[in-house]
Amino acid sequence: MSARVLTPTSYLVLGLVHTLQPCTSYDMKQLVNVSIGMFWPFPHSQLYAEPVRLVAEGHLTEIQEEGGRRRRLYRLTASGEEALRGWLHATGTPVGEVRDEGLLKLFFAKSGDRDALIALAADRVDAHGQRLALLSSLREEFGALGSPNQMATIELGLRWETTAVEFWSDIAEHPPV
Amino acid sequence: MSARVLTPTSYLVLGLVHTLQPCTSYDMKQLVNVSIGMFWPFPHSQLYAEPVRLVAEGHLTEIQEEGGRRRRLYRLTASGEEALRGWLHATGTPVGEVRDEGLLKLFFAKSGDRDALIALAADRVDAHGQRLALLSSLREEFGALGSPNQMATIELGLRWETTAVEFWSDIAEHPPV
DNA sequence: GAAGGCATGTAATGAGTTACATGATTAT
DNA sequence: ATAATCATGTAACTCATTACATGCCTTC
Repeated sequence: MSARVLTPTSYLVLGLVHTLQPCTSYDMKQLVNVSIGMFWPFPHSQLYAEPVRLVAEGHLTEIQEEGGRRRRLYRLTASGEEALRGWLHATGTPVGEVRDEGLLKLFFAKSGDRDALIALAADRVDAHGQRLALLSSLREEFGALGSPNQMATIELGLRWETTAVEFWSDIAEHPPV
Repeated sequence: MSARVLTPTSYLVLGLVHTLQPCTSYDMKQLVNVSIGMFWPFPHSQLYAEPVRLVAEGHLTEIQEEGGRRRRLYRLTASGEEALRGWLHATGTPVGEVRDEGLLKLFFAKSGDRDALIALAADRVDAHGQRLALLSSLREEFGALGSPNQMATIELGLRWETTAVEFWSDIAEHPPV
């Protein structure tokens, strides 16, 4: 038997289907791209591959349209709902990972190369500033739609980007070394 | 020919070897675990696998000890130094990814289930609070060692965790919905 | 009815993850 | 000397990533 351990991608898909059902992989992609995918990118190929596994495991049902694009419409099964609910209620969720190349570069920035460090900081302020603007406009544009919790997700992103901009500005102004 | 595109893991190893050389994979692991690995975990198996590739590509040299543990000692080649330098100076570094299951859970928290949301927020405050404490003690313990830039890395982590604690505390106190 | 982009997928590859395994050192 | 833990790796497997491919649908 040896059931697979569900991955974050699994729960993403379960949650998306719960929200959107009945829905296609493309529907999921649309929602992801303007929300959680801003912070945690899930390539669309995963949103096609993962449901196949979840159907095999009995967490989703799939109905393929007869004509036209023959799209696959997914729905949650009772088992899928239970898996989602169990995950949502579980405590002890690990702290998230921050995979930031800028952080890596900072870590290895040569001590003493002040100019390189300042250039790096300027680059980061720029990048995080752009992201901040993007999130703000997202909030304006979709503020009405989207559940309060989904908006809260964007809010955390805004705070994170704000923190990053402040941090890198500090570095630019008072470079260590 | 078709040279592989170096990954973040590649640059991590190049940077670590630059800092520590001559060094073993275990040396790299030690440093990673108390620094960058706090935010961006790199399993030790990668720190053994990646240098093998980098040696094959001419970015590192490997010398294996004769006796004892027959450890492999790595050093940067000129090519490796250049790759590292090029990466450090490149602009347009993408914004980092935040892979946070707590964020996913928030996104899918059922609208209306106030209790579940509060429980989630409490769990997150706890987890991020612990991480915050860990980073603080790290700063105390290794504050003297470590380059200023490496300490700055920890500093960004502290700010990020502080932001997270504030955010989730707000959620707990004023849950949306 | 032609063009372009939207929508829906598949394939190949390499990397990441987890688990396992074992030899060397250190402590008692 | 023995146990315990540190140190060093390997193996199997899955997943993520990138690129490609193509059909549908709209619009003009």
